[in-house]
Parts: sequence; C-alpha cells; structure tokens
Amino acid sequence: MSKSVAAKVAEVLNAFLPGDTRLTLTEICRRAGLPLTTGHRLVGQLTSTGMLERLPEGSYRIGARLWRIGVQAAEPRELRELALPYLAELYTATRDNVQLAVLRADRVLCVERLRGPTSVPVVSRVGGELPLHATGVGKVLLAFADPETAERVLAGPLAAHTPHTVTDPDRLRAELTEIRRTGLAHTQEEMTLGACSSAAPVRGRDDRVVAALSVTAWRHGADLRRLDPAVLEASRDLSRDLAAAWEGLVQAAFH
Amino acid sequence: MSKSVAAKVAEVLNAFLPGDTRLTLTEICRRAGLPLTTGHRLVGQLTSTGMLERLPEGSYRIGARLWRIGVQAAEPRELRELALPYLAELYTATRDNVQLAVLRADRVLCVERLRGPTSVPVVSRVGGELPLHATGVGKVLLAFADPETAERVLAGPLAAHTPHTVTDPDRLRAELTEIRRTGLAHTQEEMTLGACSSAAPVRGRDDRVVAALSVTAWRHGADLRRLDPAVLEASRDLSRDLAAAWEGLVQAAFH
DNA sequence: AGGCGGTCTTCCGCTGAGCGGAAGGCTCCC
DNA sequence: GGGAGCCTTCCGCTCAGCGGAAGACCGCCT
Repeated sequence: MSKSVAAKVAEVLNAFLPGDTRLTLTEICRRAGLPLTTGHRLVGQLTSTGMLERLPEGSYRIGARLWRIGVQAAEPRELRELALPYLAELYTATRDNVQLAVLRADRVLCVERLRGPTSVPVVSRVGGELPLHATGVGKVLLAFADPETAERVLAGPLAAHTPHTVTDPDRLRAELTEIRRTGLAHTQEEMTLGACSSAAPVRGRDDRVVAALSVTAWRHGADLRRLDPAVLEASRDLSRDLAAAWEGLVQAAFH
Repeated sequence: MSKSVAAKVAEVLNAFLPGDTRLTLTEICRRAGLPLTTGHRLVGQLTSTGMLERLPEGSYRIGARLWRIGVQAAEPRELRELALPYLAELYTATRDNVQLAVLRADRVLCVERLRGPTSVPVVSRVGGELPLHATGVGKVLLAFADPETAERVLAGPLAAHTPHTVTDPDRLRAELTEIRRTGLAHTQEEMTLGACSSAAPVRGRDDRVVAALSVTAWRHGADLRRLDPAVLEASRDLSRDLAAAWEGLVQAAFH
C-alpha cells in the first residue's frame, strides 16, 4: 500500500529534529524516505503555506506558521503554562538552568527550559529528548514511573554519556529507591561533564507524578544541595497549583 | 486549479485558532473549506501521524507531535529563549501578567506569556493575535514601526474593545510620539475592562525594535507607574542581551 | 414514540494530481 | 577540468484522492 500524501507531509516535518536549525532539500528527502522530485514538490507546497521557510542560501527550516499551530497543542501547553511562574521563581532564585520535563516513550521530553546569560550550557532543548538514567529529571520520572516502565528502561541499554554516568541497573535501582524516599534526585556530571543537577517530582491529580523539574549548575559552584530547598519549594508549589487546577476542571465539568 | 493535498493539510491545521481547545470534524471542514469526506480522510491521516489527536467524545485537537515540530521554529524561538529569563525576573518582581510580543501583519503576535495564580486574567494567548492600538505592547510596536506601517494601521478600522479604547487616530499619534520620547506605553482598560498595562520596547541589532514586553495588572491595584522601573529594566537588560547575541552570531559567521 | 438537527462513517466510479527517473544546471573544491 | 553535492524541470503513466449520497448514531424537543 502506498503512503498517503498527508503521511509524506508528516515525514517531511518529522525530518526536522531538535537542534536542526535548517536542512537541505536532499537531507529532508533522505530522512523522509522520499525521492528528490517528490520531496521537492511537497517541500515547495509546505513553504507556500508557511509550514516551512526557505533560507536565502537554499536550505529549509520549520516555519513560524507551524510554531503558531504547535503552541496550541493542549499537551504539554497546559502543564507548561501552569509551571512557568514556578520555573520563573526557581530561575530567579538560582540564576541557573531550570528545566521541566515529562516521561514520553521511555525517554525524557523537555517541555520548558530557562537559562540566562550566566547559566551552565546544557544539551536539553525544548521538544527534545534525553535519556532517563543520566539526567536529574529522568531519574525522578523513572523513580515514580510504574514498575514495568522502570524495569523495561533498566533492562535496556544504559548508555554512558560521560565516565560518570551510572549504567549499573542495581545501583540505579538503589538510587531510585532513595529518590522515592527523599523526593529529590541528583546527578554529578552524568550527562554533561561539569554539570550537576537537583531535581524533584511534579504531582498532579491523585498525587501522580506528571512531570519533573530541575536546576542544573556547574560542578565547581557552591554545594549542589544548596539548590535543594528552592527545587523542593517549586515542586511543592507547582504540585499544589496543578491539583487546584484539576479540581477546578472537575468542578467546571460538574457545574 | 485544484488545491494540492499538502495545501489542504495546511488548511486543516490552520482551522485551529488560538483558544480552540478542540474542534469537531464538521467544524474543521467548514473552516478549511473541505467536503466532509475529504476532511474525514485527511483528519484521519493526520491523527494517525500524531499531528492531530482525537478526543474520546469524538472531536479533535492539535497533537503533541505538532508541538514538538512547532517549537523548533527558529522564529520566534530564538527571541523567546533569550527573553525568558528577563520575563521571569519581571514576573517575580511584579507577580502579574507578563507578556512578550512582536509585530506581525499589522497585528500583535503574542510570543510568550507568564501569569501566576494571582495574576490578572488577560485575553492574550501564546500564538494568538491582538490589536496594536488597544494593547500596551501594541502601542510600543506601533510607535517604533516604520511610518508606512503606522499610518496604514491608523488609517484602518480601530475597533473599540471597551468604552476606554482610544480610536481617534490623532490622539493615538500623539500617544505614539510620547512613547517614542519616554520609551514607555500605558493602557488603561482599553483592551479589557479592569486591566491596565505598562510596556516597553525590546531592541535588537542597530537599535531596531524587534519586540515589546509588558506587565498587565488590575486597575485598582497600586498606581500602574510603579511597574515602570521593572518594565524598563527588563527592556534594557533584554535589549543588551539581544545585541550581544547578534554580535556573537556575526562573530560566528565571520570566524 | 417520533421527528429534527447535528454529527460521523462508508461506499465506489471516476479522473487528474501525484508520481519519480532522467536529464541538466549550478556551486564549490581539489 | 573533473567530481561531488545540491536543486530544478520534464512528462508519460496510473492509482490515490475525490466527494455526493446514503446511512448510522446521538441528543433534544414535543
């Protein structure tokens, strides 16, 4: 069965990965699995409609129109809109890299990120993915995930991103147990050399963990645990607000 | 000439306007100008690819996959990423509705918005549009727009959103002159009854105004001008950071 | 119970939009 | 000059896309 045009359009758009500021037509076709002619025609049509934009030197990037459509997605917009003020306070308190993430397909999906001119550069990008075992938010999400998810991840390949990445499943299980006990996760140069983080869960309805937030700082800064109180406070305040928001939605549904 | 499938896909996605949490299939087809059968097929294909999501009660919404694609759009992502820490500080300082906007097709395009549980509810939505003449950010963008744009907007219909909306072009011209002089714009219940705002320009390369930021608060709160220092500071700091970022990009391009 | 209005789903004969290999042009580099 | 990589255009072929019609479902009202 041949692929529909709409499916090909999706392949073209999916060719753009987080971090790709622009792609050549040839690279788009390679990633989308389309012949050049077909890709050329579809990319042209998507450019005409504003979904893609062509740069002066000939390559393409995601268009502003797609941004306007994409930001309307309820998920994860509702979460990030509620979270933004707490992330703002956390950023103001720490002046470091603040992040909000959710669990998606056994990976960390970065929903929002705040960093200032003096923040540690990190690899996360909004809309991008990171591994669960090597990031603060990832460890939190893993700790509070259902046991099947956790075991599936721990049984899978655990890549060493730096010499400090914890790749031993038993050691990770012990860490996850501790995270569930304390409500806090830490990493020490496990994803990026020099970068350490403190992370905590964000709870929604029925105390379920729906996200995690974190601060990432340079290792040689002050003791990382000094970030814990601010992280815990943001976690608590956002969780409370989410619960209230859910309650409001339930109230609205029944009245 | 008939419309290509890719163009129809764009029409379907464009049917979703800011504020539409979900649409029925029939409404999507109505807005996209498509027969039910054609729409049904395309919407089904877009749902299969994750661009749209179908809700249990049968209506549709923008899918998370489109969010992930849309957030990669360089414009306005680069601006908002640089702006976020300054918006964060402005929010923390004021605890009110903070907004970043750009000029797009003679309208205000809301690029980012921060509001907390106690913030004044406003009509702006990320990705949504608002009029130039009735909002703080709009007046700033108009004041520093090229003269043709300003005259075109002032010559066009100036809707009265509340009884306080300034719709007299000459009065608006005088306001714009004052805004250019002081670097600040104010509104008093012109867009929403009860809501007042203070706004300032965000400058990029060559001192060009590329955006505007604002705080919106309840009228019966403290005197609005108390917000001015924080708004001006955020405006100044962000503009400086943007200039430095441009400089860095220029340096990178030549080395 | 029945009618109405709105929604969504499926059918299926028809046809032109979509297909993509080939050829060619352009730019950059060695 | 030649190679590599990119992008553009052509054009004969064909089946994916088309959409009106019919029908199903649901909720509301009388």
